[in-house]
Amino acid sequence: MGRPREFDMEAALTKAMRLFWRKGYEGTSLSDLTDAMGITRPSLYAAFGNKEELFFKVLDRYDRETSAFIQGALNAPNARAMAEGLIFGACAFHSDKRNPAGCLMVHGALVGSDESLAVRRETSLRRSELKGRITQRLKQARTKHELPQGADPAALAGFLVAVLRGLAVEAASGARPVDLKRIAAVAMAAWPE
Amino acid sequence: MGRPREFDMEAALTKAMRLFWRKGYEGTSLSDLTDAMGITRPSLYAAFGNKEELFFKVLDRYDRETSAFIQGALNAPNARAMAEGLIFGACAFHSDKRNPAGCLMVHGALVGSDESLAVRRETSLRRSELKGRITQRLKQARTKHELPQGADPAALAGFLVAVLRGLAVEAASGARPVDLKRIAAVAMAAWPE
DNA sequence: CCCATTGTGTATCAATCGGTATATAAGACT
DNA sequence: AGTCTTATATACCGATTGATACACAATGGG
Repeated sequence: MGRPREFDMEAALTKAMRLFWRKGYEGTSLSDLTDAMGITRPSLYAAFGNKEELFFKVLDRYDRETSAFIQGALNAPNARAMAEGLIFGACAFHSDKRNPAGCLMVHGALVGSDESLAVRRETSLRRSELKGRITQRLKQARTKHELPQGADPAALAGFLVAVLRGLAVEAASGARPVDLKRIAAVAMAAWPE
Repeated sequence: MGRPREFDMEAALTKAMRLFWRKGYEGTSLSDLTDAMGITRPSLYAAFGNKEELFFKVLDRYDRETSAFIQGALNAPNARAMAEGLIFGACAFHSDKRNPAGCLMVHGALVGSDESLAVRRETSLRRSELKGRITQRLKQARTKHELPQGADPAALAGFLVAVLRGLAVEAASGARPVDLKRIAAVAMAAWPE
């Protein structure tokens, strides 16, 4: 019951995501958001809570956006294929011209004023969760002898995410697809065996 | 002539640098700055121009801060020593508890509102300048046969700065010194020869 | 039809943003 | 001393920040 919502929440969320992705959490104002989403301020607050809650919903939306290539990489048949899937998948992701430059999870809220602490902690948490999932995958890879006995899953996972962050920063700085692929190719030379 | 300045410009600039370093350009307000620098708003504007000019002067100050280990690395006797100097130098830099977390040149102004475009372009420019210097160093390294003939100086330089950016993001996320060093060690495994 | 419920639009809130006008204070120079 | 120049301090500017009060519109249930 009640008056039906006149806008598409998912479409509005996508608009918000692209804006946060481009300008970051604090660089995006409510006026920016309502303009892009095509709704009024009260509608935004009624539908999404407030700016912070909207950003959290956007993070979920972003996770759905990126889960395809990340989940695909984690399901790769062996450790090297997983590493390649992650790194070259990130290259393709950052080379897709339909996407804003860089990675929302990296520069969406990396630093900022004290008011945005909760937002920074959330993105930081999600970044470390990705590292954790990669670490777990590499641990089981070692038991399956997909990795040399001396290889350190945590160290390799740390390196992988560091390269992903580096690719994201370079992409946000306007790196071309070929630049990203070159970085990826050199990085893969570090992979054991 | 005229009334003498009552504060130490260099000390005030250092305070400003540490604040921008921690909160980023747009995350740092003028009130934050004047509070930390211990001066009033008109004094700040008389001495440094405006927020944007102050940030540019802070970037110069930051370059002086980081030039030690970077210049040292670029002057290393061979290409591998340069790479190690850069990567492990960055680890040490980010592990120094006297420094704010992360890298001002990376997260000081990576994204933001349209008003800060000039600031983002400047940090982006300085980042690419570093890559250029590394590339030049690697080109002369190849002529001196410090690198295999097949090695690509531009690709290696791109990889190096990507790892530096990755280390910066991880450091900004609270990575411990040992985490950074592990990333560095794996990265160096990608180095040719 | 009438009412309860919920979304929308206007107009506005206090707080903060970067930036200054104005007056005064403190030194150097003649 | 008197004057010129520059720094400091107070108080303020218009604009924008995130967030709402209020009135009204649109639906479903009785």
